Amino acid sequence: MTTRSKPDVPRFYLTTAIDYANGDPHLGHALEKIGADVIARYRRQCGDDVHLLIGMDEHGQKVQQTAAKEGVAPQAFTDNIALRFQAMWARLGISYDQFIRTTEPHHKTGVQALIRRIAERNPDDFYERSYTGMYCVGCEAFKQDADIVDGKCVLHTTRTLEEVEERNWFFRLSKYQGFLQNLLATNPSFIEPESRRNEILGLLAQGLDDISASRARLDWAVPFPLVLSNGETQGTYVWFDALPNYLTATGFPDAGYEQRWPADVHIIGKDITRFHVVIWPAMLEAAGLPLPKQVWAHGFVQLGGERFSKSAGVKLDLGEAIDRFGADAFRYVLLREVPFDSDGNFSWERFEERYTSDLANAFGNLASRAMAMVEKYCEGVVPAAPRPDAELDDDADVEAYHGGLSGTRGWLLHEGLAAVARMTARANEYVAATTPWAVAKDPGRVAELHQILASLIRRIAKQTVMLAPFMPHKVEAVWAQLGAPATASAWHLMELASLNPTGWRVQKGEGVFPRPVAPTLPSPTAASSAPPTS
RNA sequence: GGUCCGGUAGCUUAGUCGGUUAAAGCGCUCGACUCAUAAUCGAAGGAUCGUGGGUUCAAGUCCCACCCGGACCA
Repeated sequence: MTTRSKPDVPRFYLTTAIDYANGDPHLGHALEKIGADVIARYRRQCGDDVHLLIGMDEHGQKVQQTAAKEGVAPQAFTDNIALRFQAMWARLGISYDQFIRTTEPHHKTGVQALIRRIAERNPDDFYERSYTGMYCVGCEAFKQDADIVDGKCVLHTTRTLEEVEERNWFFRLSKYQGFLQNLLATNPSFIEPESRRNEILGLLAQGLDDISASRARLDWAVPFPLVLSNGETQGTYVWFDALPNYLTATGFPDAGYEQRWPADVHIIGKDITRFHVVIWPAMLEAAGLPLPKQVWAHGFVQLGGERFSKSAGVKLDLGEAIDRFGADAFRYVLLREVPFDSDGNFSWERFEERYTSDLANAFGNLASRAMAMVEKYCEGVVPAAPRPDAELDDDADVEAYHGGLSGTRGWLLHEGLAAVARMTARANEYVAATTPWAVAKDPGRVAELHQILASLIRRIAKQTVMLAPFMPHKVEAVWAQLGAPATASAWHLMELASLNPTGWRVQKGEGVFPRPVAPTLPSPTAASSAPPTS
């Protein structure tokens, strides 16, 4: 629909996992979306034509059952969930370009087109097979004996297992084992980080089983386009419905989808690596379609050291987290604390510590003190002055920043933030080393003073631009106070070296990152620090 | 049950092909400074590197077993 043609601009199509429409967005969802958004904003700020896809997985028995329990039609149910997710992404400042829902008519026809295309090109790839087993509705899967205790699935002890015999369409996944092994051998960066690749290599070495592609009794689903020999039409099984969203979002099978497909990177959680690195490439190969260039599996967030789970256990209210210091600060702390290539931890205590030390004390205060001195000693106008050699020390960190965000060595967003933090610390050290307030007392050292202050403002401006993908709103407040032209996010990230603050009229206003006020933690810290009673 | 990943100072982590006193940030303690958001700068303290064996002149770094956490598969 919006097939913008910018032939000379690199396109960058990144996707996130579609979220299952069975509950509200939580911390785990947020980490992935925020990370993907940072990458998208970074690429835009590097001049790319970015397309960020986010969406919902809305089919399946669980959705149908939950909707029934609440007495609403499944579509109405998922409509509501989708709105709640979209509202949350808006609050978090997720700059998605497209929001796909698997219940959209175009997605459904796209899935069917893909399946037909596979069947046409490789008639042997879909075949009928009957199967008998214990079916767990919670898992939406047949369970083996080892997972059954007292006749119930160990993961869903409140649900009753159903003995089911059914005839399904199967996909000949086993046929693609060699293809996939070759893919990972010749293109190791197809799945990163490396630990996840090793996992898949081990899995491939064990051999692949064919997988079910359709299911009986699956009413809330895309109708599987092939009819069984007994005349039955079944519902498309979850992964054959969900995975193609990345493709149908580009318009497939309609003309023009090739302008966006293949995706540059699928951002997913480590739990669904297998589906994206085994099943999805096999499906695409079977259909004779190009594969995505990369799959990136991020880790999980633990909450206060405990496992975070949507279905059982620990929860953190996203709205509360956002309200604490604002969406931007939450984005910053989350990505600074949680390595984007492995698991990380999050707690209210760390949140506050990180916010205070990095944003309020280091960066916020740096901006504050620098602007105060420009106002005090230079009537608020940044003086012209040559760049001191000391600033060259930042170059290595700028490089490290790009290394973390460009994807060339993986998507190490936390390393990008660490690099900026080092630059901030270096600027504060520079202030201490040059003591501009002392220099200002000596009329003979005006040139020196000007150089120090201009250098400080330039460093802050540089850091502000670099932080723009992470904190898109806060950063503009700083930018405005600096008196810099246009917006921070408009500044090309490859042209940081050309930042020249000469003549900017700074206006130190309210601190953009105020220190937290006294009784801070929403969790009962007071209670836990009190002496134990009884 | 199987495969894989992780277990390093109070907290979060870095430690390349095994090799001099195991590194950093935060927190804590002390000192300095006053431009600044009771911020900043400097210094000090703090780790028998999950446990137990083994290989080696030498192991956080390799091998085996076990314990704990996690993901996936059965």
